[in-house]
Amino acid sequence: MVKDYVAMLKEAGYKITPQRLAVIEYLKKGPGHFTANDVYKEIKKSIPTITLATVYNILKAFADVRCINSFDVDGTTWFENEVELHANLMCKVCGNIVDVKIDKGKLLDLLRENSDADFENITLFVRGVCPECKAKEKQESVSTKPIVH
Amino acid sequence: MVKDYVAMLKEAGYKITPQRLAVIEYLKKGPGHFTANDVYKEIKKSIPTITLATVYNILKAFADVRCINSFDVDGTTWFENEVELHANLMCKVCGNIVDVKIDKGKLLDLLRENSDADFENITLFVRGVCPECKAKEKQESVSTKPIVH
DNA sequence: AGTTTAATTTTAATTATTAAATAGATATAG
DNA sequence: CTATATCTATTTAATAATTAAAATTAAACT
Repeated sequence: MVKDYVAMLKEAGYKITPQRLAVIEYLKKGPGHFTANDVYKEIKKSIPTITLATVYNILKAFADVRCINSFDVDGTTWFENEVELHANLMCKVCGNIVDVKIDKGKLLDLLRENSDADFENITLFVRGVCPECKAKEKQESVSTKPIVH
Repeated sequence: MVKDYVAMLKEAGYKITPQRLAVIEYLKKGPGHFTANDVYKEIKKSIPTITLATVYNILKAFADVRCINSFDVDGTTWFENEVELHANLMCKVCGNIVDVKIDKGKLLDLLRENSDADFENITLFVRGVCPECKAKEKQESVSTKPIVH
């Protein structure tokens, strides 16, 4: 499933400007999670006159169209290509954010067990240790500890 | 279960200052969800010399001790008395944040279905319509619509 | 009690973000 | 076609949230 950013934006009445195209190119590279500043630093290479505020505006527009998703951690807004419900795990070892799939229906059932509110947009954020770092830690403890027979 | 804020802070080596006591008094009133600024505005009444930065410091200390919990929405940090896992629902009608209980074990199971990461701290944030506003909306539509026999 | 040390609070600065102003593009009337 | 008006996008400039450094206060030891 390849997203057609241009079509989605046009559909919603947004114009395709060089700045927006540059952001689209950035998105097409498939970065998992990124901040406005990440995008800004990269795009400045091709459009040196662009400002951070423009990047914010563009990312907000993209999020409104649901091309991308956003969530807040420790005072900064993160954006992501994945717009379907999932958990974002921030690894306290490597600092990266990785996606964790979750069954949307089952999660909604869990919420509905205790409340009859309308649940429209769910953000699930987790701090912990990603599978890669967990594996490495295990590896370390094995090679460091003396083997007792 | 009444939390003993003083004991928890002392336990962790924090001193009980007038400023911290004032925050504890604020917490004891049982506000569900609040920002640093909410606390600041209230505490200034009893301690006019206090600054917002002090409130931030104190709330951070409290969160470290797990007296309170914090989460970020739209660029501002929210704090809450409830530290056990639950969902926070921000109602798009009334703007309030309400707690929604959720089964921790089942939620962890859902996550573990798809990843063997370590899940240490889960933040579940939902946008939608709270039960109260949902009920009112229903009421409105009933009284507005002409009744057809 | 005086001095050192540590912790807390506040002043001042930084970072992230948004509002207002400017520039640009597109549509409409002459 | 050209000029004007309108609407959108971008940038400049300001604001809000937060944190780092400095100053103050309190505690511990001699």
